[in-house]
Amino acid sequence: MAYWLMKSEPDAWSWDQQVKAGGKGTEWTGVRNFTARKNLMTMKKGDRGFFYHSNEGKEIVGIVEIVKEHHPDPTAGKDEPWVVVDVKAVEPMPQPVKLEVIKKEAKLKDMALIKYSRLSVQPVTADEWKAICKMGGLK
DNA sequence: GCCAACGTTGGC
DNA sequence: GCCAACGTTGGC
Repeated sequence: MAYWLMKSEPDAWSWDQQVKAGGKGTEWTGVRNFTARKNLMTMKKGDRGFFYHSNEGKEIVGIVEIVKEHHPDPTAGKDEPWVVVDVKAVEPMPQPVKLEVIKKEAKLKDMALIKYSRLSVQPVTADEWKAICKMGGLK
């Protein structure tokens, strides 16, 4: 299984909304960047991702699961190449993991979150995943 | 609210 | 195909 990190401004789409949307999941719309698109297209059903609040909060607040693989983004123009995946909330972080805390953690300094801070959909390694789950209070 | 980083666009 | 101009993201 692969791991990911997906960013959303809570003003636009927050973790609470994702939770309320329930187990069927929702389309992750609005990605307009080719690197992020490539990551969306690589995602498989059952992969997991961190849900990160950018701008407001700047912290990882929960875990989502990919419930449907990539298909065309309904919010994009007809001839545009943009895609979405469907994700559902799995569980919240008992303790949200702040960007500033991640930055301080030596073994996380190569995370895409830090190195490519503007990339909205990014891969996470298994080691990074484990470390952050632990920091967030998950086993 | 500012601005650095960086992706995209368009002229040549 | 290069690169300057421009727009956007996101941390501070």
